[in-house]
Amino acid sequence: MSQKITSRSADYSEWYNNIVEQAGLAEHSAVKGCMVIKPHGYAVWERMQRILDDMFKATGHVNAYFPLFIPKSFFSKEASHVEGFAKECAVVTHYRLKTADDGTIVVDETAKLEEELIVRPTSETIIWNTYKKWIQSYRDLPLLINQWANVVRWEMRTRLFLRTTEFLWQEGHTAHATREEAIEESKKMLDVYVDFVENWMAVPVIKGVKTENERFAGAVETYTIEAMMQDGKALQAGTSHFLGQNFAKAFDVQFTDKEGKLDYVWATSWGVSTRLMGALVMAHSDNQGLVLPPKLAPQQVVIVPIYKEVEELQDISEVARKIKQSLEAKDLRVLYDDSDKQRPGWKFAEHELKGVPLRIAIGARDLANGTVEMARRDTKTKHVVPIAELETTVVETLDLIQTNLYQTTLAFREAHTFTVDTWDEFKEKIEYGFVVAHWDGTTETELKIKEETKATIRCIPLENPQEDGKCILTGKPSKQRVIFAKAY
RNA sequence: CGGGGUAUGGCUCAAUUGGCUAGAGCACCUGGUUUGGGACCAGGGGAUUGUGGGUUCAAGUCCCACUACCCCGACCA
Repeated sequence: MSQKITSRSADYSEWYNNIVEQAGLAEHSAVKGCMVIKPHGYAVWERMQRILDDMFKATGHVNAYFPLFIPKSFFSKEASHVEGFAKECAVVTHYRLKTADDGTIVVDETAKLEEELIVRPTSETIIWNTYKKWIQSYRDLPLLINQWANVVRWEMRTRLFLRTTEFLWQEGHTAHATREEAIEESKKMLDVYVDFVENWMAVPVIKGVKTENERFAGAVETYTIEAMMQDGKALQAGTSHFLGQNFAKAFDVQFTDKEGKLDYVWATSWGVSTRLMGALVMAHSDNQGLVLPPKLAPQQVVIVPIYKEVEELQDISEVARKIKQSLEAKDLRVLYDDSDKQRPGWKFAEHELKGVPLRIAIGARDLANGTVEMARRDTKTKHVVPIAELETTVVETLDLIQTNLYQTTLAFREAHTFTVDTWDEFKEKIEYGFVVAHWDGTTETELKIKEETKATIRCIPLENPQEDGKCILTGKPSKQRVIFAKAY
């Protein structure tokens, strides 16, 4: 992994695509830029959804659903918002087809919409248009709502999970009586994302704020979590925005406070998407395929019987089913793969490709000894384990795998993060990972660095140590270091 | 929208200077032997070589146009 990002990026893409495809996560669809999420991929996404949803509920949020279509006039009410998204919007202009004289199906030009509908690239506008009706008084606040939805962004170039024309996500949209409370909310939800990505996905992230240039269109402040992929590139894993009163003003959402004074409400929005699936693949996979963290794996343990004759399978199955039961009693997700359509070696390889954290093989040899063979996906080590100790061993090993994945990913990031003080060193190290350097705080410098190196400021870390220094490019005074990287 | 590449059974690829009936592996079906790392043997089915045109006695192969996909850029909370 010491090769430069630039030289290995094509290979890395190929490697990534292979894993996504061979693990049965997703594939390109007939619709350009869109993907089909296959059953195994969707099973992982469903688990992510469930866990995140529980976290949102635990922090006081409720789910709701808003329309897929947004009238163009709503969309254009917030100036910087429309500017940020205008270039990537799918637009519905007609509502009917007809059969032409030559038998082909064509758009019925007489069925033109009076006002075009935008397929949502994000839902701030339609939601704030609705919130206007819901909020009158401080008693209606805070309003803490999340929606699970699909959105469409017509990007020029797409990659499975990381950037597709249509993608699945959740978007939280909250309204608050005070600025402080809204800022607190956006930081709180960022911490929820940190918790999820680090403790469930086993991917370490850096918390920070975006520079003005990288900020969400319409936000006052964008908080982000940034993760490092195995090619040294950064991936924005989640964002949480403090929207100030921008949308409240654009949609005229005012409330009466305790003193009877009228004021605009304060807003946040936050989201994570199926892009997290891409992060998961790129953070942990190896040349044998996907590696899933035990806490997210739809199947944490797979049991494979090894047998010659049917009678032998019956004996093995009896033991295997008992093991499955006892593990399931510990709330583990276990698959007993007793299909007779494939041989054991084939099953081993298949479950490895799919990322199942633990494999248990049981054959005649084990029946005689009262043991099983347990194989770890992350380290690819095998151990013979007495059945009597299996339950505890499995629980402990799954924990170990979860921790090991996080530690390995963290160690990789640390080994590919460089603190630099000269421009020459910057240009050299940026090809290998994250660079921590001083910056003069101007968008101009940021853009110049991007132009010369393709690297952007991923974030200004929260609780960043303050120190005097000189901007890596201009030499102007700087008070803190920021994180630069090439990004997905 | 630029630069590069690819297009041949379901998948991955082969086919000599243009030459005979377009081959192989994987997958699929049948039978048998197997089963502790993607089994083996025998047999079988499956292709208007991306589309359209041209050159030629003869085109998967050469020429032109078009289309689709992949990679690299441009673009991208």
